[in-house]
Amino acid sequence: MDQDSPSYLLEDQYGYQLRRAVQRYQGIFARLIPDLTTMQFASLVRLDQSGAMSQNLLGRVASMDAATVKGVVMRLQALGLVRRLADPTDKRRLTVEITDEGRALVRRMYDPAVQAMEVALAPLSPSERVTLMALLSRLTG
Amino acid sequence: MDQDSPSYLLEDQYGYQLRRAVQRYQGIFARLIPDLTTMQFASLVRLDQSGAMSQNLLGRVASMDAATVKGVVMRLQALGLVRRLADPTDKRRLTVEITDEGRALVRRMYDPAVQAMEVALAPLSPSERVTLMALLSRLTG
DNA sequence: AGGAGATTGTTGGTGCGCACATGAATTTAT
DNA sequence: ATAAATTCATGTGCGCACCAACAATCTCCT
Repeated sequence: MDQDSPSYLLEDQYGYQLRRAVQRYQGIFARLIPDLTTMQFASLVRLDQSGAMSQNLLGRVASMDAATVKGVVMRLQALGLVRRLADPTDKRRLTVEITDEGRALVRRMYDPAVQAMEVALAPLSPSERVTLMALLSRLTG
Repeated sequence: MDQDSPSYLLEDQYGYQLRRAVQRYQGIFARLIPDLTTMQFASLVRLDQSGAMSQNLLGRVASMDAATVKGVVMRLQALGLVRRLADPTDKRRLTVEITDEGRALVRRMYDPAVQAMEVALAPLSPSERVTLMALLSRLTG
């Protein structure tokens, strides 16, 4: 059944290594910031820094599908961290706004979030980290 | 509400870029290999190259949680690509074995899987790709 | 031998993530 | 101004991902 040296090696696959890196990062983030998921945090960051916006736009700026963003926003609303308001100028739109509680929470979490990144990137030297981030940015351009 | 230049930039965050890279890769993979998910493919690769193994071990070598691997294996079984057999020496264990059909399918998909990686890494030069893979490997140890 | 502790697999619950379909509202193009 | 195309939000269905709890089984240690 086995092959002596398979020409296709899972370990050499970009997708496989990417997935493992994400798993590791998410674990670190969850340990440092148990109250929010990475997506909830990213959404709050956008709403804190760019102000209220439509649910759809929030999805785009936080890299979430329209169906996904709905779930994230609903859970954030249940936590009292965002509000959902009707848009008077466009009846299709649903404006999402961060609450004071949400703003206070996300701002307390900026430092831990940076720390999560540092822990995740700890195996790399500073210059390697810069290289990695630059390469990833090129890929997600 | 807005800040002129927030000190915390989502785009500079490792986790955010990683997630975007995974999203992009999964999309490319799904387009090139519509019949299998990345996890189903990874599981079949392991079973093809290392032979039958317990469900639990399969999860470990393919980087899946025990609860996750069950779902993946059940769906592969429903597709007729793997079999689940009782282990005579250990009544807890459930041996997972690839079927002939599964083997034939995964071997047809090695090339498309390599192509998915190449498409995903197309924005980088060959040496940059090597660098990225080396850095990711260091992170996932 | 026998009991503590570990391993294997399962279940239930929560949270992304995407494809597809739908309906309402808005924009555009004729 | 009306029809066509687009946008926004929602719903459903499927698939991963992880946690916590659990029962059955196995190992190891005294």
